[in-house]
Amino acid sequence: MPRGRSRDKDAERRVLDAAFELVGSRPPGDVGINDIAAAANVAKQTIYRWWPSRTAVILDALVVGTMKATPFRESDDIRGDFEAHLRTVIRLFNSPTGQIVREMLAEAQTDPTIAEEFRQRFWQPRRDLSQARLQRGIELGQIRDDLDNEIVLDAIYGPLWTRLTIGHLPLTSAHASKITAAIWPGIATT
Amino acid sequence: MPRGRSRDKDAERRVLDAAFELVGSRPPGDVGINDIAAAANVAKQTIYRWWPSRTAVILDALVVGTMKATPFRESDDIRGDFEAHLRTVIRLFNSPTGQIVREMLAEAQTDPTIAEEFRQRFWQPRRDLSQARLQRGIELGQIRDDLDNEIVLDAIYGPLWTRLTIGHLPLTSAHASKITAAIWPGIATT
DNA sequence: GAACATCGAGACTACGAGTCTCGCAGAAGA
DNA sequence: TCTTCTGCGAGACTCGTAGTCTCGATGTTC
Repeated sequence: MPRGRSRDKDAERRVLDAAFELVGSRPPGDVGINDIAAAANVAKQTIYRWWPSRTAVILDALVVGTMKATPFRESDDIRGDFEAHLRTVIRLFNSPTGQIVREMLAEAQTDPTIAEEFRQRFWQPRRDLSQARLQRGIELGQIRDDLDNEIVLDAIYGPLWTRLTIGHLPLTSAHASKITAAIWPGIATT
Repeated sequence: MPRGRSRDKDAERRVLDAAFELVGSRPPGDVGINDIAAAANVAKQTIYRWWPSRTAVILDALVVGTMKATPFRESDDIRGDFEAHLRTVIRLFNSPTGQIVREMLAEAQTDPTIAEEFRQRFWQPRRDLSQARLQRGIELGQIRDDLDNEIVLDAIYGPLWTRLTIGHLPLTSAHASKITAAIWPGIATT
């Protein structure tokens, strides 16, 4: 048993909730650590006792807040599974969460540590799911086995990430089927 | 004719050169406006007389410094043209310029004004070239005309932008052919 | 040569991330 | 119960950087 007063788990939750809610709803780059502390009814020092930086708090809020947000349907129709998954990702990107992802991505460009943590905790788990589904498609004989899987995944999800970060064109749920329509003939077995 | 002393064009050039060189070579997010001013032998005020913000300077340096960096080959082999273009973009992303693009992208996530200017001055001109080449491919009967062109371009270049911003995997010139190999069967006429 | 805009130099302001200090609140051990 | 230890809220504080202001000097037009 540790000695003194124990960590206030409720305060931790309030911090993550506040971070998620504020960053997701306010204009980009407009949420300071003071805002989070105030909204969570917590002292700034309490935040810095448990998180190394402002960015770490937001990343934590992102990961915890979207744990089960993009589940993968698992049927024998791999193309349908991917199309459904694309739709959930598109919904995620258009929700407040998309705003938080953008903010994290911005930080990641100038902070290698955050970049690595973002990849490990947010990107990779989802990537692994997609990878597994793709592999299943190969086993089922629905997808070519002579392609670079990583490139295939980049091609499928790249349009989503690009539109999120560049913002050159809107991202609607109609894109899910458009993307598979453009990609699938190239990666499906003939 | 304007009245007083005229603008020092050489100082302007020195500022853009210094910005390009510093941001491209130093660790991300490590270049302040003071560094640029010092390296260019220019007073800070001189910079702010002509540019509205630090970010605007860097964007200017990026646009001016890469004006002709990604030319498009124009042959009757559209797939070959795209593959060649992908290689030039990959080389650009792996050069110091890639570092500058990342820095601008980071700023764009939290500053809509910069985002818009980045799109208009850096993204769109290149996009237009790609779009035109794609259109030419359709006219030549080499590319399907029933797809959403914007999605096709996102699928082709998305992998590059995604690897640049996420950094989950390295980006080598070998990817150019891998990408076209994965995409082309889906978008080429049969 | 008068009027005017730019220049370099450097002091100054504004603001936000992260630190430090303090007095109080709970939890464990004697 | 009393001591000790650690977490807590509150708020002052440091520090770095973007952007502003001032000034004396320089070059350009009328």
